[in-house]
Amino acid sequence: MNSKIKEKPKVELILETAGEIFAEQGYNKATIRDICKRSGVNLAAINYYFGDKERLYLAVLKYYRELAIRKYPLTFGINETDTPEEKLSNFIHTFICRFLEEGKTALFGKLLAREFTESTGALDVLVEDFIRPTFIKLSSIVREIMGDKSPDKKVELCAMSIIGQCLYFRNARPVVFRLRHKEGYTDKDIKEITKHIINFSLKGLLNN
Amino acid sequence: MNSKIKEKPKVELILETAGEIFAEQGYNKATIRDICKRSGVNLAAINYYFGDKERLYLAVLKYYRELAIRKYPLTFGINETDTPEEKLSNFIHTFICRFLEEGKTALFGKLLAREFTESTGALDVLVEDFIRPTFIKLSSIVREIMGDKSPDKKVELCAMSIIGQCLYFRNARPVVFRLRHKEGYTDKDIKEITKHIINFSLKGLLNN
DNA sequence: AAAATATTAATACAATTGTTTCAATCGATT
DNA sequence: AATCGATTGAAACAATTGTATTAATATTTT
Repeated sequence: MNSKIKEKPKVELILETAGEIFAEQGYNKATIRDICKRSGVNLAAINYYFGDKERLYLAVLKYYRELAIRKYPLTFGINETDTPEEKLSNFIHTFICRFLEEGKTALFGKLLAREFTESTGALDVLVEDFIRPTFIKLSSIVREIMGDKSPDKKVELCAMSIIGQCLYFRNARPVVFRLRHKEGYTDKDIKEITKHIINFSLKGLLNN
Repeated sequence: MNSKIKEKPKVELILETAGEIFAEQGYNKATIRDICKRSGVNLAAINYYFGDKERLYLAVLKYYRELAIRKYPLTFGINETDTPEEKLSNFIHTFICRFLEEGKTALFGKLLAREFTESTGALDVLVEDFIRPTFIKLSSIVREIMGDKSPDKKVELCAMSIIGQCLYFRNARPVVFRLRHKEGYTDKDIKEITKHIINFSLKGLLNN
């Protein structure tokens, strides 16, 4: 009761728990009562610290976005000296880790993935702050590989093909797991998926 | 008031409207009151005809599944005399139409797509009745293209790459529209997307 | 036409949930 | 230690929503 060990600040505790629950359940299904119960705080704490559910949610996005960027910077582990193909590999690898891995760092990926299908009011900001920069980054890599003469539209479609593959394994998890009769992704699964998408996409980008 | 014209049976009316609303809002957000209001029936009609919300939802899935299959049979417009590449083209084309088009026939695609991310109890049946057969069909085409010696796992991953691309354009609509600064898909968009995915995937399937 | 059945309408009920209130308690400052 | 602001706790409120009830009305059958 008097230990000098600094406990985790309550705000942070709430943010972490709320993130888990929002990621599991989605914004609508997640209830404030659940969040409070799991973090062991009183119902009024939400109002006190965040005002309302929506602002809590926005704070959660901000919090986990910070975490995610810290672990996987927006550079996507890419060096300008890499070949275009290496850049694409690194991009895909980082993207998949960010979205598919279990654990706290992928939580932002989960939240983001939810916004893809059940968008809240937060989507506009997320697109401009996070998704568009990522997409532009990928597009520039794709353009390097395809050559300067490729029309913008083609580059855009190819970038979406790549993103689409990556997101499938996250968004369609319940289906994938049933199709495979196997719950969850192991590290080996993730490695295989990554390698496959890199391969498939590099071939897909070939000009003919 | 006494015309001999047979009005649309109330059950069907409810099913259609409910389908629209479930597709727009998802199972949880859709309210029985909304469905009743839009179809102009009394609140009690749901209980009377379907029992409860869940059974209404199941009936909706069944109803639109029937419609979808009638328009796009599970053969995916594929003739056994087609070349493997033609088969894949037809598959992708049909798949995209089924999921991306606007209008009543694509509504089952919308409902299905929702199950991918916010699964209800209906997913198990949907996977076995609809998704797995589709997936097996696609896998067999992929195998034809890749050759008999390709390991199952590789075929599976390639099939998922193809599905992933197609579903991206449906599931990530809110994001795609923002990235493009353009709401909705025109017929031309859909044609371009289809052509692109076919192209990209055929190259992706090449052995090297 | 009368009786039986099916359908509709209005309302009520109970559970859930976001939000608010206000007194009690804690912690720092004086 | 007293004071004052920050925080917490318990309860209440209001809105929403799925469901059930029951009487009124329409439809079919006899």
